Amino acid sequence: MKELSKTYNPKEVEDRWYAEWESKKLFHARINDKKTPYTIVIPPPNITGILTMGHVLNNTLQDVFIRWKRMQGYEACWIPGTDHAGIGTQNVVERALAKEGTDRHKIGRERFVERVWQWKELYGGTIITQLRKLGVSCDWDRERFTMDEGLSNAVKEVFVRLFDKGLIYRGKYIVNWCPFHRTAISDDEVEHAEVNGKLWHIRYQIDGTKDFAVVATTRPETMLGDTAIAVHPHDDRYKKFIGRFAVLPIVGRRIPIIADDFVDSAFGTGMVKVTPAHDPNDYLMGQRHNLEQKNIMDETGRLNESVPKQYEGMDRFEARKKIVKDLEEQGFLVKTEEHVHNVGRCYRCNTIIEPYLSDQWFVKMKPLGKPALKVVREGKIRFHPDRWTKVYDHWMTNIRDWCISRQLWWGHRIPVYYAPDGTYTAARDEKEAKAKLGVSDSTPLRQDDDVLDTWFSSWLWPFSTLGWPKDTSDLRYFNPTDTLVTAPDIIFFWVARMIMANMEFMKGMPGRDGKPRQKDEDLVPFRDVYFTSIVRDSQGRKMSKSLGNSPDPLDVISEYGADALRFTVGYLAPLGQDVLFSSEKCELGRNFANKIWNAGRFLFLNKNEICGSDPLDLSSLPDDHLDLADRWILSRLNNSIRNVQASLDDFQVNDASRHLYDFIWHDFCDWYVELVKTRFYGDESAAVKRTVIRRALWVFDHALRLLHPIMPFVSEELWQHLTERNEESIVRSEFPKADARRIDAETERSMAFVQNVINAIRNIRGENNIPPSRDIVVDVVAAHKEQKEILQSYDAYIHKLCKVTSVNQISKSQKPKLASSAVVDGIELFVPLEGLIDLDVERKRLEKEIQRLEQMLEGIGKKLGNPQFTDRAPKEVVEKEREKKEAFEANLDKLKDNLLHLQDVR
RNA sequence: GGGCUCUUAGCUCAGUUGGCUAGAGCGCUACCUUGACAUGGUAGAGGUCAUAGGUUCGAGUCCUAUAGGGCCCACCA
Repeated sequence: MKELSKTYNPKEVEDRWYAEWESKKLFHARINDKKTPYTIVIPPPNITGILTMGHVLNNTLQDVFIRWKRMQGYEACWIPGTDHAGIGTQNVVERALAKEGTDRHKIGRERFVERVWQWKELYGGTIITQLRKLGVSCDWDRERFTMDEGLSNAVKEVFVRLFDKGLIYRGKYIVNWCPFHRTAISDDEVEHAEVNGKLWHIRYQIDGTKDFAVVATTRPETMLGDTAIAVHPHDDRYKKFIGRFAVLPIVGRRIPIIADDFVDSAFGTGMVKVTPAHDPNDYLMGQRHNLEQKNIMDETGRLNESVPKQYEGMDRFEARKKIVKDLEEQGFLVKTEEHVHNVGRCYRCNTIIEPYLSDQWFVKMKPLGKPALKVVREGKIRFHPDRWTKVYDHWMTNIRDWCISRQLWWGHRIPVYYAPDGTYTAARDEKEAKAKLGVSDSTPLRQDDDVLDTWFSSWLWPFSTLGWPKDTSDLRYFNPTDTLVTAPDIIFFWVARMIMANMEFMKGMPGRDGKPRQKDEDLVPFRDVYFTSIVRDSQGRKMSKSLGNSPDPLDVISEYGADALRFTVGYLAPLGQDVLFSSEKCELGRNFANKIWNAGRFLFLNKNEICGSDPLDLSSLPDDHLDLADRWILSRLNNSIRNVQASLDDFQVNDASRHLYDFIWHDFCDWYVELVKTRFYGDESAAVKRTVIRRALWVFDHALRLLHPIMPFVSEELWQHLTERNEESIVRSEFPKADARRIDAETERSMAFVQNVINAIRNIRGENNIPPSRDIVVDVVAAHKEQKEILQSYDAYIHKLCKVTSVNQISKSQKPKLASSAVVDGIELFVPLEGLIDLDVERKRLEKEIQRLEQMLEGIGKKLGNPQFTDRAPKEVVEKEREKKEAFEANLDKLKDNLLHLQDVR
């Protein structure tokens, strides 16, 4: 039999068990009609990604849920996979090309896409390997990628169906344009932040008069594209200008002055320059007034050939500077104000977004949003914490169309085909397109150049990963999935859209019963959504690469162990609150793992001592020779099982962790293990010792299984050592069920009494600085018979836990003279300390306790003296106060008595 | 501008439907290498629960306002 090391060494354990679990396919889910499925789909990490603390939190939580449900007998299926991350991945490969001195335009689309695939094969799996280090129990046989064949088919299918339904349209609109990526991005991909900018006031001469119009703008360079000036129709100051023309400074172009309700007379000068091609509001105004849309930029954000020569080719911000300078020199700049305003940036590269007029594809969201809003409002999908439903509701009710086209090469190419005459349609392939367009087989078609937004494949994830559009048995069985665990920042990008997609595309697909799905509860993609905390650093800053404040989880695992990291993160992450993390905090988890390890080691050593290496039967609870400690730990165990279960049912992983910690450390290790020693090292018979160790192991076995979802490695390792079940794994063992009959308040009260006595004696030792090497005796004046009996039966506990040589029950008249004393639950304890006692210290101890009790009694007295309280408060509460009063008074009298007694001595 | 959220020991946080003698971990002080563990044990110090009102017999817990953090949404040039 192998020796167990003195401290837990995760490195010796983790990789070994993970390989074992994986090779035995313990995480693989199979359709099983006798079992209820429990399914989670992973939020697919980007293939460019590396493991972050956010992933750690997210995946730990998912693993806790899936392991817990698996142990509860569900067919637990966790579908892993990765996301192709259009912009991100294209960037990475473009950077690699740049190093080689080439770029994507030189090598061409086909070769570029090939390169990205090569890159993906080489590096794309990093995060998946890293996740395994965390111990996650994904069903790796089901791993998917958003661009693999099945999922690409699903994307095409969805596009064509939406197109045919009229829910996808193409048009020239102002979109958010990222000049760095040279693509449109969706509204949700723009991040707004306040910046200290300037507000430039520019004057435009009114044509044919000496009057001036003064407009205020934060983006003076766009004036080159102005095609009007607008005022509010009821603004008396400017009514006279409506219908006239202004002359654009520098350019000299004439533009009309129009009236529009949009203009806020109170802002700036009350006159607005209108640039329909470069501002969303101006665009709408332009539509209303039939204004020219004058595009002054190219796709990189440089001014194009439509502007005066001196600005052509300049970057937009360079141009801004020059224009301001020129305006100033030519006397057109009236004033410059400091101005705080919002600027939108690309969420991937932080480049300032340019509103840009271009041809894009959109999805009409209103019809899809309606049923998706309904199921959340009706509670068919529950959000945890619940407050996110409000956020969701608000976004859903104000939902805007989704710009899905991206001017990239890496991604799902838009399945739209154009005939030579310009007509177009969406189709699954070219052949279908020709049929739909009604052209001959030989007619050459051109496929749209753009690709789809990455989220256009992610929103299909809960069903595309299970084989949709095919009617597969997996799809019937595992969809709807159960719990989605995700960060709240993608509630709109992903969560909301998955709900829409599942509702739309699963309609009519056969369900578990083989019948077409119609009911909302069968059409939802999942039933519960757990929104995780955001992981921040110890100063509360969001973890980010640029700040360098994000510890590498692999380093943390290497230093503290995966279980330690998992436990710490689970313990620190309350549902819906941010979590401040730093790697030192993992000491909490590491120390806990070590504590468990050593508790196991203790049991292991004693088991070998008592019964050799023979296997012990732990299939049932050894129910004989139960003493108080046994009954107590069984009560505590079942209480803990109940609490852990309830916490997990409620998605409160931090509470579950706390219950485990308290039970294992404080109840089991601090008390039970110590109490059990009195029997292991006492003069019990071999048979009794055997029973006692079996029972201790039985309890520990339950604790390990309770712990397994959050700390899979250490629980498995110990479970294997202690339970001699080498053929099985804790992964598929049964999650403990609480046995209510073992929860016993009476036992817990008795034990609390013993604990109070022990604590009081320890306190005497501590306060009087009596070293453990010094033997003491305790004289007890017990208040009633029951207490006497408990003290008699369990005085071995007191001997062991306070290093007391004898506990003597005495009568009141036999109180020792020079003794330190305490009063606990009405009994008096005396520790004779002739020669050791410092009377001042002792007096202060007693006085402090007397004072404390007197304060309590004052409060209670006030309460009980108030007829409002005794009349109105519930009977139990009043009764409880009375009992407290009596107990405090009894203790107080004795304390005062003992204090006097002490003073007599001198 | 609208919405959400937080403020409890030096630090990080628990505190369930109002009944509390306000807890834990870290840190701190003292003692202890006692036959699982110093990644440990025992004892101790440390809090007018952000502030001001209100509801109530009773408020850390509910309501209102204020202050200060954080987040999200929104087209004010």
